[in-house]
Parts: sequence; C-alpha cells; structure tokens
Amino acid sequence: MKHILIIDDDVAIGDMLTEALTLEGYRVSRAYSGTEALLALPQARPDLVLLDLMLPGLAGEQVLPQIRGIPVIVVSAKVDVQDKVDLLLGGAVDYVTKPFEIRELLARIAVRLRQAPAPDAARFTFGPLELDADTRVASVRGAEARLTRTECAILKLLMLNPTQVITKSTILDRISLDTPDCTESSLKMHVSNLRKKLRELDGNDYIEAVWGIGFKLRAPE
Amino acid sequence: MKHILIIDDDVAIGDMLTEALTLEGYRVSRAYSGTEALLALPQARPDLVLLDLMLPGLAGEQVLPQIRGIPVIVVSAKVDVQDKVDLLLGGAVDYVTKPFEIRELLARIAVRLRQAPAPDAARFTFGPLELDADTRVASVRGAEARLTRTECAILKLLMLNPTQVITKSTILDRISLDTPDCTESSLKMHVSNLRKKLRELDGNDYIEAVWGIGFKLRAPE
DNA sequence: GATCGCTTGAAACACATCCTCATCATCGAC
DNA sequence: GTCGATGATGAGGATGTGTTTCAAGCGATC
Repeated sequence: MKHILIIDDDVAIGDMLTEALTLEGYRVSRAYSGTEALLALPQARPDLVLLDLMLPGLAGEQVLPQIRGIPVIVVSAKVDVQDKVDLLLGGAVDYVTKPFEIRELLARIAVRLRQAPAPDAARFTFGPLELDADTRVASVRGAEARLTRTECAILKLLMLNPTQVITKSTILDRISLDTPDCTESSLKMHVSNLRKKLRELDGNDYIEAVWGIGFKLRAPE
Repeated sequence: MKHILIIDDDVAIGDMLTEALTLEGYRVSRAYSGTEALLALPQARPDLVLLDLMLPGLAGEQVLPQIRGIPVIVVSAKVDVQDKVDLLLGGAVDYVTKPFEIRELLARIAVRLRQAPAPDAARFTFGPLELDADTRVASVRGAEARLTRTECAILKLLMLNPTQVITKSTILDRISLDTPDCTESSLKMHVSNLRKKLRELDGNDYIEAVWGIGFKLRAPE
C-alpha cells in the first residue's frame, strides 16, 4: 500500500485530502508544520509528499530541499510563475494551485507514483514486492526476508530499472562499492541466494535470467 | 543534447515553442498531425514529446497510447477536469493548459527530463512488429517472443534496413561478432527458427526470401 | 578464542543455444 | 514437366551458460 504524507496546516483541506486519499486506497500521514514534517519524514518514510508552502515554523520552500529521494507535489495558493518555476527546478515533481480539483490531484499523484523511483530512495516496490534498502528487508504482503548487503544491492539495482535487463558486468560495477572483489561466479551465488529468499516469501521467482546478457525483474502472473 | 518532438498543428504556437526550446539548448522536431507524429516517432526517437490534442488526421488522445517509453506532456486548450484525468491516467506525465506560461512549461519539461532515466535506445519497429534488442524480446500488439542472441542480431539487422535486401554474406559478416562460427547452413536454421517465433505472434511471415540473394523484411497485408 | 554470518570458489547438474547433418519443399532453367 | 540447385524444416549432439550445492576463507561479534 502506498503511503502519502500531507504537510499542510490547514485542517479543513488536510481532512478533505485525507478522506479522498484513503478512499483511493492510500495510507495517509499528516504533518502540520515544516518542523514537524522534517521530524516525521524519517519515521513515516512515505512514497510521496504533498507539500503546502505557507507553513508555520518552517516554510515549505525550506522543507523541500531537505526531502531526498521522495517525490514532492507542491500544493499551494501561490500562483506566481516565478514561484512555480523555482520550486519545480528546486526538486518538486509537480505543482498544483489551490483551489484544486481533487480528481486532477489524484490523477497527478497516480502519475508520480507509477514513475520510476529516485536512485537515492530507500524504499522500492515492484508489484507486491517491497524493499527497504536501509533495513535491508524485502517483503511481500507482510512476509519478510532479511537480505545481506550484496543481495540488497543487487535487488535495489533491479528494482531501480524494473523494465530493463541489467547485465552482469553492470551489476558487478554498481555493487563493487560495497564488495570490491565480487566476481562473476560469486555473483551467481548471490543471485541464487536472493532468489531463494524471495521464493520463500510467496513462492514466486521475481528474478528472470536473460540468456547471455544478465538479469531482469519479472512480475508474477 | 536532449531532443523534443512538438506535435501541434498551430504554426504560431509551434514556432514560439521551437524558439524557446532551442534557446534552452534542446533539439526540436515538429509534427503537424497525429498521423505524421506516428510516422516521425520511430525515426526521431525524442526524449520527450509535447502533444496537442486537437490535431488533424488523428486526435492526440489516439496518439498518446501509441507512444511508449517516452514521456509525453499534453499541451491543450481543453480545461475539463475529466479530460485531464483521463490523459494523465492514460499515460501522459503532465498536462498544461493553453494559454500557458512558457517559463512554467520549460520548468515542467526540465522536471520530466531530469526524472527520465536513459531511454533504451535499442528499440526497433517495423509496422506492428517491435524489437527490444536489450531484452531480446520481439512483440506484436502485446504478444511477445524471446529471441536468442543470433536471432536477435539477424532481426535487428533486417529492421535497421527495412527496405533493402540483405545478402546472406552480409548477415554473416555483421553477426560474426556475436557468433563467429555461424555458417551459411546454420544461418538457415536461425532464420527458420526466427520465422517460426514471429509467426507465432500474429501468424504473419515477416521475413521474405529473395531467391539466390538473401532476405528482406515484408510487411503483412 | 570460538561462533556466527557473509562472501567466495569450485564442481555437478540442468538447460538454452548453436551447429551439423539429413530430409523435404520450392524455385528456375531447359 | 523434369532436373538441378537453393531454401526450409526437423532431429541430434557439442558447447557454453545458468543454477544449485558444498566447502572454505574472512571479518565481526560475543
């Protein structure tokens, strides 16, 4: 289930958003000031943030640059073009002006959530499969598996490019920061172990081998 | 240099956009109708598409679902919320209403381009037939077939020169990097297997034998 | 220092791919 | 139409790749 954090001090708008988002099947958290938002972010780990600009404590413009790896949609009454441009170029993925049509906002949220996650994000999803790269826990519908550092790096790389085939040399290059001496034969081991752990979650084999090239994520039927 | 395709029949707006985008350092292509856009897309392979809705020939709503793997920003005078929602959920990454502020549009383009990872450049199309040389998957209207390395190399060579006849010796030369021991007799094998796989997609035989010379792609009726 | 977990390496096995050979079908020339 | 040559298809075997299991090295923790 996708998790959305609403950062807005306007209780009426926040309540309305919460109700609409919950109906859509999202999990919702709230923060009512900029400072509270910064405190809540590491705990909540949302998949997307709705950020108001005029906040008590710390303005939204100050909060935005501190959010890394999570897409932020700015929801504000400011209509000035320069504000929009600054915020979009400053890291926001979208900008919606109040008053807004809730259906349009929901559509824009859906667009952002279906797009590829940022490389420095800590949480990834691929169908029912979820990965927390910080705690190195992979899970499917509640069933969890602890991954080793290398396994987590491989799975993260695959989940960052869910449609592409990742060559073995690419994997070796990209995970060499963690374990420099990893060779192709040991890579087989890690993939094998990773597969085994994922298979124990729900019986599906999420990793597909592309013969002579590398590996690729595969969605279960 | 990033490449942007403008699909709009309004010459004034298109010219204005072209000028602004060129100043920003983008390379710009134009298409003035939906049908022209579909023809231009496989050739131009842009990084991003600006799509108007009211187009002669084929409406933008019909063009959008045929664009795969390239982010599309819809630029339209339609302000109805249902239109926006349909298009956003139908694959567009953003929706900007005319008249628009050029600076905001530029910012939104920059956001989409910074999010877009490397568009896989290894895709080829020939009529309804598509080939992804990275994943080695050939597909026709959703039906997919996995190809071997040599089969993929042969099909790629044919699709790179869709109008020409490719001699067998040419094929042997060009795929010798992948499979050095391929002889003329084994080439028959691969073409045969390739034909069989493609035939299972939609029943058509895309590969035509030119007697005494070589092979050539053939479009189904 | 012993234990545990992670990583690495080699070997066995299974399997996809590719080539060779044989057979049948098709085309062109006479 | 017949014949020779070329193209197409199928089966079998050799090669390489992928997967798994087992064992050993290494570092961290207790």
